[in-house]
This record gives sequence, structure tokens and C-alpha cells, in this order.
Amino acid sequence: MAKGRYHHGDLRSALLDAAEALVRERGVDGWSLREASARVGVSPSAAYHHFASRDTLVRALSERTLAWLGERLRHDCERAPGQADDPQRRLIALGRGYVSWSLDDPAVARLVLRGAATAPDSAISPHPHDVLTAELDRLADAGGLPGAAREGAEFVVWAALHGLAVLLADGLIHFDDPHAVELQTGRVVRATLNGLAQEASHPADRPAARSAHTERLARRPRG
Amino acid sequence: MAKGRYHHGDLRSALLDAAEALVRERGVDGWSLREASARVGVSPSAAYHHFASRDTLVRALSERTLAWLGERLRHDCERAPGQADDPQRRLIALGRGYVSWSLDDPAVARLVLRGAATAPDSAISPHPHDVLTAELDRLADAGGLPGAAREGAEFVVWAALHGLAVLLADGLIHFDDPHAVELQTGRVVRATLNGLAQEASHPADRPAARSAHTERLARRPRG
DNA sequence: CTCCAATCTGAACAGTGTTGAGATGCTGGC
DNA sequence: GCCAGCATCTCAACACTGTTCAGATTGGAG
Repeated sequence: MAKGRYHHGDLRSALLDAAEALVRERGVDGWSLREASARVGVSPSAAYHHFASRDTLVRALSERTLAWLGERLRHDCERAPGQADDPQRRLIALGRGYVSWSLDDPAVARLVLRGAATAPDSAISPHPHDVLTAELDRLADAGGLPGAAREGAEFVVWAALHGLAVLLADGLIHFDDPHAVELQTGRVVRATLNGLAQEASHPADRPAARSAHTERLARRPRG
Repeated sequence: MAKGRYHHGDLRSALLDAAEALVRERGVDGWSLREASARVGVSPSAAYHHFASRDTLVRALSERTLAWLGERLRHDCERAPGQADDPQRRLIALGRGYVSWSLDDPAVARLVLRGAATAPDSAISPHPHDVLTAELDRLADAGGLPGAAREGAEFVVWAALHGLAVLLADGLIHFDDPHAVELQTGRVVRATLNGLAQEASHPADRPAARSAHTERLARRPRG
């Protein structure tokens, strides 16, 4: 440890670690920059040589976590129970990974899912959203999703999974049986995919998917 | 206006109004209790005779907004385009109301959807979630949703709509064409309902819906 | 008219994010 | 080996925050 040393080895990630621990202990907002600095054994102003502001620290933590989650989801798809080459099973595994993460680490999940995560030029290596679209492509290529249903499907599936994760992390939905969350998540994914496929055959008033695009760059002007 | 008067007429709701305006102007967290008090023309400590803390103020605003939204969604269901006695159209109208609210008033929506909204004993008159379950019951009664699909359906539909609203409010999804949001929302609702109905006939591994219950009471111990 | 309880003020406290001037120690060129 | 230069970190200070509490002010009941 860098106790007593003037120059800390890697203060940047040490601060991120401290912040992450504090979020877990005291909730999304129940901690201060000064506290994180003190825990690392450094003065409050030292943090400003690595982060422009407290908000930047939070965003960095969010991005780090998001990238980690992306890796994990990708992994979950590969290690899908049953045959991992069934695209629908892979998507269900993805959904379960996403949801169980938000349940296992609700405080950090709340922080990340708050949305301030994705900054304009953030290069989050495997962004969870990208993992999802890749899996949807795989499903479509395998014939599991009609072309008309594929258009903008990530939009619908993402919304459902995201909503599920948020509601669970916020404690607005509670499962007595921890096993039930997996079942319900699978149900959400299956219902969404089947519903989309079925919808494609009813060309009633399907939206012009071209005019809609999901993006992870948009940010409000003033935080 | 109570300028110069020592006793403000209805300080409680005046503070809520000021806080709501500040949220709209400066975002969810870009304002202070002191600022809201000053705007009403009152000392900071005056607020503490009506709210136990700043957090309580925020929660009260959240509940007020949620009740208002509940009323509006109910209204939207009645005034559903086409025949308002078609349960599915009513549900689509509900979804559109929910989503367009979060788009029209994103800052306040972010505050409300953060989840701290529903306190243990909060008696939110028509809670949006209750409006949704009522409409799902109506759909099920009309035969539009098989009994097996009805069980825990509010869970799936709510997640999808909530996720949609959150993603839009946070700016993570953006529509160029404002009309497209209505179409996509309808698509989400339809896909979800159809998917649920279809799932009910595939009794593969449907979760035991008894062990899962959505509740709006759960709160984390420490905010 | 008087008194009381509700309401609001003023001053204070500890703690916050943030800044700038200066101290400290690592590193690379002589 | 040494010394300059530079990134890194400290210290002290700023304006501001949420919150508390003793006391001033009021409207209304008796």
C-alpha cells in the first residue's frame, strides 16, 4: 500500500475503487469526494489531478462498470445453459446476466443505470447495448427473427430488460424466490421476441424504423 | 403573493412548486433547498416545518407528480383514439401517455422514475401502476389475454414501458421524428401483450407467478 | 383582549465541491 | 552523481450546502 508514500501508485483507479466501495456501503449519493480521497489516504484536492469534478469521477466509475458488464454479458452468452448456439437461449442468458447483475449489486447498478453513464466520446469497449444488438443479429441470421421484426428490435428488447433491471435495482419489484427472477427474465425476453416476430406478420401500423435510432451519445446540456 | 407577509398562505405546496420549477430549469440535482426557499421568499429553515429533510421534499414532489400522472393515464385510457372500449387500444393509449410524459417533462420524469417515489405508507391516489393492472384486468376479462398470460403480466408490461420511459428521459434513446415515439410505444405494448399471449400456449418453463409479486412499497434501508 | 400554538427568522454548525499557491518526489539529460 | 523539470500531491481558503435551535412574529380560539 502507498501509506506514507507521497506519490500514490495509481491514484486514479484507487479513487474509482474507493468510490465504488462507498456506493455499495452508503448508496448512490451517500458519500463525498473528500471521503473517497481520505479512504485512499490522499488529500481531497489530489483527486482533481485525475478527475475534473466529482461528477466526472462518477461517470468514469460508471463507464468502467459498464465495460466490465459488457464483458460479462458476452461471457454469459457463450456459457448459455443448454446449447450455446441457440440464439434465443443466448439472448435469455444475456437478459439474465443483465438483470442478475442489477440485483446482486443494486447500488452500483442504480448509479450506472441512472444514465449519465455514456458520455459523448466514451469508448466503452464492449458496451452492453452493442452486445445485445450483436445477439439480435445472430438470432435474425439464424432465421429466428423475421427481417421486419429485426428492425428496431434492440429498441424493444433493451427497453424491457432495462426496465426490469431498473425496477429491481430500485426495489420496486421484489421476488421472494431468487430463482423466480431468472424465470421471469426469461419470460420477458421470450415474450418480447415472440411478440416482435408475430407483429411482423401484422403490418398494421408498424413504425417506420428508419426514423428511429437508439444512440448512447445524447446527453443533456446541463447535468 | 405573500411578499411581506410573515405567514405564507400555503408554504408546503409553494415549496413543491418552486422545487418542481427548479428541477425543470436545472435538472434533478442542480438545485438546493435554500434556493427553493429563497424563490418562495422564505428562510431556509422555514421549509423544515413542512418537510423533515430535503429528501422528504423531493419524495413529496415525486408522489404529487405520480398521482397527477395516474389521473392523466386514466384519462388517456378513456380518451383512447378509435373505440375506447377496445382494451388493447386503451393499453396502448396508457403506454403512450406514460412515455410521452417522460419525454415532455424529462427532468421531472427522471426525478420521479428514480424510484425513491413510493414511500412505505404513501397513499398515491391513482398510482400509475394500479392503472396499468386495472387495464390489464379489463383486457383479460374481455378475453384478450389468456388467464395463464394474465398472471404477472403487469410485471412484463410495466418493465417494458418503464424501461422505455427511463431511456427516453435519460436521453439514451432519441427519436428524430416525434411521431415515431408513439408508433414505437404502440409496438412495444402490442409486442409485449402478443408475446405474453403466445407464451401462455407454450407452457415450457413458465415461471410460478405466485412466488413473484410486484410491490411499490419496498425501499432500501438507507437512502 | 389575551394567550397559545403554529409559523417563520437569524445565526450558527459541520461538511461539501472546488480552486490556487506552494511543497514533494520521480525521471531523464548532463 | 546530480540537477532541472514536471507530474503529483498538500494546505488553506472560498462559497455554498443541509440541518438545528433559540427566539421573534403572527392568526385564531377562548
